[in-house]
Amino acid sequence: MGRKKGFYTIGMVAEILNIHPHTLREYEREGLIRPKRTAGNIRIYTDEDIEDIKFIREMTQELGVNLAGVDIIMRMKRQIEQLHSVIESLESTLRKKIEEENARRSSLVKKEPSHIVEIKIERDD
DNA sequence: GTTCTTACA
DNA sequence: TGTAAGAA
Repeated sequence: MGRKKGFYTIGMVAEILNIHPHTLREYEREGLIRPKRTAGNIRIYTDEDIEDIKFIREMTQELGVNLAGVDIIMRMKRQIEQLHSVIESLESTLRKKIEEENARRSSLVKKEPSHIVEIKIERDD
């Protein structure tokens, strides 16, 4: 089997995590993981996939969550990560805007106060 | 020999 | 989840 670093067949993953290949296929069937496939339709798992599988095991074994629940939790987890990056983006742009505004204000030239004067207008009607 | 799909306890 | 059959 042509082995490369960071990529594993279902048998390798099963041995590493001490679980049955069938269980891994079941996780995929439930939509929790999406391992790549070779041209020969063989599943290829990445380190990221393995981390996800570890998370799935924690949720199911230690917390008693079923696969459907884990699916929802993982979706939420990823969504939170997305929102977090959006917040960071907004924070940086806002910070930049504030700095720009402060720079603009401090560069303004101070001006003498103007006076209000009374004027008379003559009209011939 | 390994993996895939499907099926069943 | 574990096991197994049959095909690839």
